[in-house]
Amino acid sequence: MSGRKQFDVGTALDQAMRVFWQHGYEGASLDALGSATGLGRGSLYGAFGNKDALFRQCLDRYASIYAARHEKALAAHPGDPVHAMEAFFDATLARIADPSVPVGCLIAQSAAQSPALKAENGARVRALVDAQRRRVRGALEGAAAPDVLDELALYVVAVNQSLAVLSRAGTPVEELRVVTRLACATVAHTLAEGA
Amino acid sequence: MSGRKQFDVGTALDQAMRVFWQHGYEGASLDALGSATGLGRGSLYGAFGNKDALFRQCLDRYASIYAARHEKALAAHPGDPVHAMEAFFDATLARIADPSVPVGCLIAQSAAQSPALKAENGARVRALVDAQRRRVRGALEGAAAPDVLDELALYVVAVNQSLAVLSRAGTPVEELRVVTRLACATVAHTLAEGA
DNA sequence: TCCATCTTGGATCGATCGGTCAAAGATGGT
DNA sequence: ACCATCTTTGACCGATCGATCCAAGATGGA
Repeated sequence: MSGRKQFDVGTALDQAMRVFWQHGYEGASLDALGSATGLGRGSLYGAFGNKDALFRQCLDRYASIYAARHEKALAAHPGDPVHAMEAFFDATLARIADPSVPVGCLIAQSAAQSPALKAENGARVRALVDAQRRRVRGALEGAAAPDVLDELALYVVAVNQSLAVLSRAGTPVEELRVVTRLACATVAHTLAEGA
Repeated sequence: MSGRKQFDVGTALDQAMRVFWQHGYEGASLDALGSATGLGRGSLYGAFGNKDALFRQCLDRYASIYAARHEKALAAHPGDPVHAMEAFFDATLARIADPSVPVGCLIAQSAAQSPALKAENGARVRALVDAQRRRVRGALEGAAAPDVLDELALYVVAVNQSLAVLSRAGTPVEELRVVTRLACATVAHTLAEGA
C-alpha cells in the first residue's frame, strides 16, 4: 500500500532475469518471478507489463550487462586478436563460475525455447546472437581477410555457446577452459596461415 | 477400443521424441504428445507410464538412433582421426538439415531444461553427454597422448553441441559447416603438434 | 460360445498457469 | 486538510497442466 514505488526496478529485473536464466521462459512461473523479486502480481504487471514484456526487458538487461563485459574484454587487447579472444572466453567462464548467478547462458536458454517465445522475442534472441558475432568480428578486424573474419567470429560465438550447454550438463569450469584454450589455438593458427 | 495394441510403440515413440525435441520437456504437453502420436491418454499411460517415463524412453531412443549414426561415422575412417571427426560433424549437420525432424538437439535441449527434469532424467542427460565424449575419444585413440585425447574429445563434443544452439537461433547449415571445418582444423593441428 | 483380460477414448480430477480486478493504503499538489 | 492519483495486496478468472478413472469395445483361450 503506497503512493510511490516500493522497490528498485533494476534489482527486481536482476532477480527476474535470474529466474528466466535458470528455468527458461516457460519454466519461469509468475509465482516464481513474484517471490524472487518480492513483488505481487499487481506490482509486476504495473512495472513491466505482461510476462513477455518482462522477459524482453530481462533479455535486454542480460545483453546489456554481459555484452558490456565482453566488449571490455575484447577491447582490452587492441591489435592482439588472440589475447582478445582469450579475454572474451574468460569473461564467459567467469560468468559461469559466478555462484551468484545460474549456470549456462540466458541467450542459449532462450534459443532452445525459441518455439515457445512470441515472434518478437524470438527475433530478439537471434539479434543478440548476431550482435555478439559482430562484436567478436570487430575485435578481429584487420587481422585477416574479411570472409575469414566472418568465419572466425561465427566460430568463436559457437564455442562460446557450447560452454553454456556443457555447463548445464554439469561440466566443471576447469574442463571448459580446455575447450576455450583449443578454440583460441584455432584462431591463432587461422590468423597465422592468413598472414 | 480393442483387446490388442492398435499402434506401433516404436513409431509412437518417434513422434513423441520429436515433440520433446522441438518444445522441450516442459513445453511438451500431454495433449501435444497425444495428438502427435495419435494416442489417447489411456494408451499413452498404458504403454509408457507417466510423462517422465515417456521422456526417458524418448531420450534413450534419440541416443540410440543418433549415437549409432555417430558411431558409424567415427568408425568409417579407422586410423584417420581428422576424417573421423569430419564424418562425425557431418552426421550432426545432416540431422540438423533433415526437414523431417526438428532443428537443434534433444540432448542440448534437455540440458538447458535440466532443472525441470526429475533427478533421474537429469543424470541420464549428463550420462549421454559423457557417452558421446567417450565415443569420440575412442575414435581418436592412439593418435596422441591420453590427456590430449581427453581434451580433444571434450572439445569436439562442445563444438557439436554449439551447432544445436546456433541452429536453434536460426543459423543456416551452410554457416554451421564453417564452424565444423575450423574445429576439424584444430584437431588436425593439435594431433600434428603432438606427433 | 462365453468370459477374463486388455486397450481405447473421453470424462474428470486437483493443481497451477498467465492475467485481471477491486479494495485499501500511501503520496504529494493544491 | 483535502483529494486525485498511484501502488500494493490478495482474491479471483478461465484455461491448461499432468494424472486418474471408468465404461465400452475388442480379443483369444477355454
